[in-house]
Amino acid sequence: MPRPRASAGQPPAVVADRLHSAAIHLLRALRRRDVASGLSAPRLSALSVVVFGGPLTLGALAAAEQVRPPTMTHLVRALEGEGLVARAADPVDGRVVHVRATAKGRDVLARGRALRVALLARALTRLSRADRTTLAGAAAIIERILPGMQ
Amino acid sequence: MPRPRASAGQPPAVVADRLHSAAIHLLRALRRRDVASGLSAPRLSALSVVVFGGPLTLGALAAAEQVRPPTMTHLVRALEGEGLVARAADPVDGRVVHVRATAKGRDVLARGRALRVALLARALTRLSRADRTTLAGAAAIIERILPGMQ
DNA sequence: TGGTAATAGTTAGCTCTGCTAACTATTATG
DNA sequence: CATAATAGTTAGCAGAGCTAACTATTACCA
Repeated sequence: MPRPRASAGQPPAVVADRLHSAAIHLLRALRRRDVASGLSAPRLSALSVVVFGGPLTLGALAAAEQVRPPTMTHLVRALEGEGLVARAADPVDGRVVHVRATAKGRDVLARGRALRVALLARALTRLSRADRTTLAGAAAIIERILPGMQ
Repeated sequence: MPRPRASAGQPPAVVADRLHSAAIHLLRALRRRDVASGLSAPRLSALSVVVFGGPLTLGALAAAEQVRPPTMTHLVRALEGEGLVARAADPVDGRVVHVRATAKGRDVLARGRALRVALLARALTRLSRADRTTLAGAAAIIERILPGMQ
């Protein structure tokens, strides 16, 4: 990728390219900590949604995590197998499955997520407050524009 | 995750957590475009390093991409199979394998990468220049701190 | 009311990515 | 020259994600 002049406005394509690379590399670096927390990135992410998003259907969870239902079935089964979430049948609609977090799930999320981001958090500690603000702002912008990207 | 007051300095753990989520969701959103470009994220990323980082050994490529040698062997084989990179034996050291991009590789990178980030780039187009600057800055910060994170 | 259509999940089967362990081949070293 | 170190590869595994096809349930409507 050609480097634009620092003073120039960043062309969207260049910014997109760099964000993309940064996201790939960031996740690869963090993935190593999965072993420590015992949860992979997708599982941790799904568990997080369940814990903070309250009980929700499998389909809603799949939509929130932007994966297909079969993928979420698989993830939920794994989480259920570890006792981190529980299924519950809908009292009215027999097709629907509700997923809720268990106490253990909330516990593991807190620990695992902390472990997982600890490495990154430690690195961030060494940054200036301005840099941290930039990163936080970027994360917010990304989450804001993602829904409209489909 | 608790939301800190907007005016407060962002605690590293919170920023780390948000960055993590944003990276996961961003990549999931972009992955859909892989089909369009014909290259997956890891292949595109590796090809990018080869194209812009000149010929380099398989080991160096693995290190640059932060994966283990067997993983890179596999990626290179796939890229080689599509005629995007080529292997070359080292004239002096018989153990070493040099990987270089082919003309087709450079071509496909330009097109594929463009396609892949086009969706994101289009979304970025709708942002303010300030937001784009924030994102570009964040990407730079991330790439800067990653090597020290091991 | 009863048959068809739509919806929610699951199962089956595939690809890709990534790992570790174990191996080969080559080079360096004591 | 024998041994150790290095560079890659092979083998075999698990996880994540997909599509297609299936089951079970609910909704609709003629």
